[in-house]
Amino acid sequence: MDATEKKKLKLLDGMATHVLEHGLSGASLRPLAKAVGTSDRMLIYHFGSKDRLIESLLVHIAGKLKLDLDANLPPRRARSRMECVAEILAVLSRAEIAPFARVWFDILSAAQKGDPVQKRIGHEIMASLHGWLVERLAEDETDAPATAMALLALIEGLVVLNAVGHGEAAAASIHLLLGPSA
Amino acid sequence: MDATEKKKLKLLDGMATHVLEHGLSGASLRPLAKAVGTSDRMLIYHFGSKDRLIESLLVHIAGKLKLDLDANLPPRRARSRMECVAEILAVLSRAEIAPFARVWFDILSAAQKGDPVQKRIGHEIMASLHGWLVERLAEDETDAPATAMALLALIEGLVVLNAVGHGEAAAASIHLLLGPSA
DNA sequence: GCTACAATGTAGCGACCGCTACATTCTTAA
DNA sequence: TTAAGAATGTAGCGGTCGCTACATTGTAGC
Repeated sequence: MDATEKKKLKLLDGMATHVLEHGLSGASLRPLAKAVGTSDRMLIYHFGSKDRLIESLLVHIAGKLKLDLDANLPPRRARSRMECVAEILAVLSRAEIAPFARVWFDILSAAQKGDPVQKRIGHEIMASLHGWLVERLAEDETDAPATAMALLALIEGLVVLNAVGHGEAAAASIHLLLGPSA
Repeated sequence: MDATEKKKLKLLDGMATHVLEHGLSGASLRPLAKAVGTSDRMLIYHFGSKDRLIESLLVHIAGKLKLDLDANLPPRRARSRMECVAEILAVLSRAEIAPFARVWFDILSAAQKGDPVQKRIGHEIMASLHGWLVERLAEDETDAPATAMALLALIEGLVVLNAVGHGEAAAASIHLLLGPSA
């Protein structure tokens, strides 16, 4: 990796921190630049345009999320669906994840609006989560990929409901779909 | 309802159409005003500020969604969880609903960012959907409210996954959590 | 008809937006 | 040492933003 790439990575790290704190929508070049000690002029110089900067930034943030989850999710197989979901939920419920959720909804909004770049990034984030679920499901699941996809839907729904204040009630009810936790 | 309220309702109807077409984030006064044949000046005059206008608009849009769902969801009880979810999904999958999904993610983004107004509106929309589910679940459900909440999470997760291109795979897998459709 | 007030048009303020032209400084290879 | 190109600062363009001051028109009660 040459110096240019290293510099870009450093900028992306700083901007990611800023976006995770202040949200993606409404993030404009001048505050972003100030957060990393440079100017809007230089951000355009390095990334070409704001659109390309945002794309790089989202990929970078998705990578950070993946690293975080990898570091905090035990790689062992669960004994049950409920246990599997509970472990993922425990990781996703930490305070450090909330800023990611904020950005996640921005990605979903753009994707639903038709933005192909953000839809692709969102697709990959979900594919990544799906992969984790597949690897952590109990071995006696007959159709692990499909089961993981269904559990993923449940988890994403919990994230949504949590955003509007139904999180606790929803989390307390999922055992009705998943059976006992043991 | 006096003439003032009627005029406001007409404005809200027109603006709702515009927002459902073009999205909530980025909706600014001048295009909004143009869409209903008036001026930004008059929108501020009628609603006081943009924030209050958006609040009225979201409540109005939520009401329209509720009307649409009420009109299209049969009020009979389902024979199974799968059938219940399938019926709701059929309604939510219609093309007319896609614009609402766009606005829905904008609401979630604002709610996650801490906006109390949009969080409240989102909470109420989900509470409304939850109520429908409770009334449509089979009578032999032992804990209908909790079951409905879990199903609601599943449905919202499907909406999310659909936005990023995993919709079909997810919809095809939920029978693994819900059992057969009969 | 007059008056009071609601409704609306016109114009613009100050701030911010993404982006660029131009000049300058810094670095590096010949 | 010098020439070339990369990196950066300064200033500003044309546009949009929410909002407001001010003047004008419409309207309804006395």
